[in-house]
Amino acid sequence: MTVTEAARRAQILAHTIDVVAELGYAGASLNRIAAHAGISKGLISYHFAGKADLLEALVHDVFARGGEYVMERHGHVFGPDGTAGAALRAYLEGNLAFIAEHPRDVGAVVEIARNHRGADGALVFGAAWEETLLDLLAQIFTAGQEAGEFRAFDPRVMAIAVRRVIDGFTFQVMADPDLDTRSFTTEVTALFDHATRHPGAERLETDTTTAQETEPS
Amino acid sequence: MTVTEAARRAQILAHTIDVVAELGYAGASLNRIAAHAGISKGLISYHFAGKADLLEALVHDVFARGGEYVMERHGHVFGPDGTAGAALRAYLEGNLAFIAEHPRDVGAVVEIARNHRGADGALVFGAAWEETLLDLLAQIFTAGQEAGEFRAFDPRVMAIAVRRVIDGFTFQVMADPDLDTRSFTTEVTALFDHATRHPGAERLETDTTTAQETEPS
DNA sequence: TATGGTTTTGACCATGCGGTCAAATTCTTG
DNA sequence: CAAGAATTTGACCGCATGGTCAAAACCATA
Repeated sequence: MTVTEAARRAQILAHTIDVVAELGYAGASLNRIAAHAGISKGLISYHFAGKADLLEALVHDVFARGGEYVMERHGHVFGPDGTAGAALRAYLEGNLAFIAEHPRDVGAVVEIARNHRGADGALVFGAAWEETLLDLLAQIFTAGQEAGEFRAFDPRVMAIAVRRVIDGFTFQVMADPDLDTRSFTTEVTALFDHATRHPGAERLETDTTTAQETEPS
Repeated sequence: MTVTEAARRAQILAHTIDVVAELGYAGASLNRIAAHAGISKGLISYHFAGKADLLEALVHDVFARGGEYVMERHGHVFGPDGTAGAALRAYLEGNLAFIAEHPRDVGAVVEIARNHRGADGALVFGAAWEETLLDLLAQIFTAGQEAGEFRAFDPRVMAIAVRRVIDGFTFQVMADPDLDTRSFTTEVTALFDHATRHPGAERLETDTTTAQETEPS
């Protein structure tokens, strides 16, 4: 991989992100990407094996950066020492912060993940991909329940809810760049804090709770 | 509108739902829809002004049926007499039940809403459409807060979370037709019950809306 | 059965798509 | 500078798309 090739690939990926974020998956043709980057269409084929290769490289690139971002910021909380509540909060804050900083990148990834299909017609980033994300969350929830920290609920359903709210945040911040991401993050962490903990249990920060209630089975 | 025309339009809409649900927005070409319905492509153009007209008619049709379904089942809870908690529960149960009964219809609608763009490149069912849905939920939340029934939270963020979880359920039930929809619904209503109420407040114990429901097995 | 409106077909069109490739250009290096 | 490798272009291909239209088929009714 020469330095020229690496730079060109990065440039093409960046412009692909822009075009997908602006025009959606269906609007992101090789012609439009090339025009947006100021290069010829054939050059894309020279650096990528095809459109599928380009889109999948883009998804893996952004996903790797996102995972690295979250782990660098909050990785220490995910060990066996931290509480499940702290891990959940770190997961939410890390994900939402990365989206707030790179809304177009994540927006393009979500757009591709939802639409890109292989030759067999199945979504390339489908059930298996999703399962990887859900499993990590479900582990946090299961740990929190076994530690008596969380109330009884289906970890998988809660994981789905968390993922859908995170995905939804992507479109919120893309549709309204002036969105107060800090406030949104606070609201979402509070939402899932209440949703996961025992009713009446101590809240994480500023909550003044009074009554103690026995947990309904 | 002759009886022939009405029947043909309904038939075309039904087959369009099938094709969109199976092959996604990008895979739903007029040729494929016509082949799936066993008719010629020109016939679609005879009954609909164009592809955009067809897709928008489909969205409006399913949306109307869904709204009617929810209102017939749970409309009585949305008056000024019912509690906000009951209204929220009814909203969730009604939406999830309709999706569970018509997953392909709703799946097609979500697919179209997320991808269909007008000549200007903007999503046809974009911000304004979404706002209509969010406002209804936000009203429930605001009412619940003013009545002292709900804790303090941003009604809009909570509305977004509810909508995203409902949308997510569509894909869950499409991906896995054997999904236990009743269990999923119970989990989701409990999730948002805990998320909205004051910590330590009494939970809803009995189902207020599904007493006369008949469960076919 | 003859008439006239309704419905349906299938061929056809312009357009844009992803992909290919020989030729031209630029870069590296001896 | 010269030669070969790496990079880039732009024309071209086959194909699928959404859309149009004259002709054919169908159907109700006088």
